[in-house]
Amino acid sequence: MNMMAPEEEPVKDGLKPQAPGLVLSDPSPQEAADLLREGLRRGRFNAIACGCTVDYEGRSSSKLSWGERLVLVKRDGSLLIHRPTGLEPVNWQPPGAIFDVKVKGGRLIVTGNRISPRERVVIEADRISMVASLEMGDPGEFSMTMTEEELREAVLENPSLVEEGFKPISSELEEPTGFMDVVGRDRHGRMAVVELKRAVASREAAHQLLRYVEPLRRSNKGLRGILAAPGFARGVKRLLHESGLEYVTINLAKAREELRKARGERLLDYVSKRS
Amino acid sequence: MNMMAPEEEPVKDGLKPQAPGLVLSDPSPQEAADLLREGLRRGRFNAIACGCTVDYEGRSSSKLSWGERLVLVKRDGSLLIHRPTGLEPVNWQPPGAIFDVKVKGGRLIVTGNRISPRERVVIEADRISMVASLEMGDPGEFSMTMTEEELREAVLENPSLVEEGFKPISSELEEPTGFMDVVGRDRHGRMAVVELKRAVASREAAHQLLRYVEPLRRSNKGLRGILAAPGFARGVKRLLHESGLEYVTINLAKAREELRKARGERLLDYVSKRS
DNA sequence: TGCTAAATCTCGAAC
DNA sequence: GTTCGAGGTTTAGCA
Repeated sequence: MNMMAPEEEPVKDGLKPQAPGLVLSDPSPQEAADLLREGLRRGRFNAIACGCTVDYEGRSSSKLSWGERLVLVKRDGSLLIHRPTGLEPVNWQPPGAIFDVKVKGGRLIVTGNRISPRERVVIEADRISMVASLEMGDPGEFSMTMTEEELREAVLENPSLVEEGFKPISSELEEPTGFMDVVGRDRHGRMAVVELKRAVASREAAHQLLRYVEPLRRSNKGLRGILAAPGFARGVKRLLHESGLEYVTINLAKAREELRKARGERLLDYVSKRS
Repeated sequence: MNMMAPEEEPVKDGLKPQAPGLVLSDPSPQEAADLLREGLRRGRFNAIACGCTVDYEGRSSSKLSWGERLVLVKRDGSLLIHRPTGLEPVNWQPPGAIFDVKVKGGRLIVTGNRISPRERVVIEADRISMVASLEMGDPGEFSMTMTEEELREAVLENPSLVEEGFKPISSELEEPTGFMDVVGRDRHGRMAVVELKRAVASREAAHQLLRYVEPLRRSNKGLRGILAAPGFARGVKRLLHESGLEYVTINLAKAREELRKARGERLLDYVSKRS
């Protein structure tokens, strides 16, 4: 078995303060268990490469027979088990799991327990090829653009993205049938419900709009329903037409530009007020 | 920098056949790049613990400022970037990405490119604390029980789970409005469309059922629509009633038992035929 | 805690 | 390739 500590020589005493993390290659199950336990205690990011079986019991139940995987155990109680291919973990546990680590019959056994819903993942590992227990600090900020929420903002900033003369009244309005993205009046004063999609709109999107519009039409015969998206799956335009609904093709690049412009103006406004 | 090879001594010649994988601690960006490139060439499972920034451009676009993360690069072109907490990767690339690995300005730069949709993830890493490039074989079989598909099987095996006297006619029947889980006749010969949910049924599930049933009612006035689920969100039962639909509370444990029994019988049947 | 709807959803299956 | 629906979906937001 090999043992390494980044930035310094191998540390035998796992309890030595401020150890920046450890990596063991080909550890015994006991050594792996000790390092994982210490890592959990210290709030480290732990990774175990091993041959293992995995059992899950909870919302569903699953069995995974023996194979080599990478197991990730995070300090917030997240667990991920990754096979050598595929984006998605084959088994997992969302944050909040409580872990039990033990050695039994020469195997490393890691159990992740969660309540609400009650569920459990049991990993039985032999042939552990690596255990890493790493101190990780991540102060980084994550920002994303052109979510549906930003598309909604863009429409509120420049309603002509939907239609010339469209005037939004409210957004995210709740009705018994659900939340409507944008509600407003067209240039003729007719009410319109707009459902926004940031990607190609499917049949389901059309039905989503219909379920908002239909009940409201009982009291408002002239209510328009508009599905606004950069594109439409085959048959969706026809489906909309049959339901008395409409579609608008949204120019995403233009929406992005509108949003950028509006934010720029607000920033300039803010700066001029302060200067 | 330390260097290790599980099962054998450190291998300097990265091209040596059948190297079972390598782990580097505190490598230079160049060493990390070399090992990652070799790992990709050899179809290994690669993991990099590093301080990095991440940019994404594609279906959306995102920026992640500097922090310490674990980057996973799989042989099928999957990429995952995990922060120290949270179940979901902060950035990723589904299978099929083509990777470019280089060193520039003292940094390790890993780019994952995908076509259809066109998207790109760029990782710029400094302070690399670990790179692991691991041979992994995973012949394991994964099986899961009590998916919606199995619930459907259970209902087909024992239709009384839905209603006494219910006789299924077809399942997964496609209509212009979508796929209906189960269609059959009740004890009085009335047609019924059954929508199954393996978890608490939401408003959306009720509307999903309605969109199958409503068009069919034009030609079949007496058509019943039944939402069958282990539970129902607040207001869903009322919504169903208002739409002329019905609900049935499914006993999941009983469904599981029915399925187990039916499969057992088929197995016995199979065995008796062979003996 | 329950519920709604988005997501760079992913994944598999069918057409 | 497109479309559709399930998922142990997860996650954020809100009552």
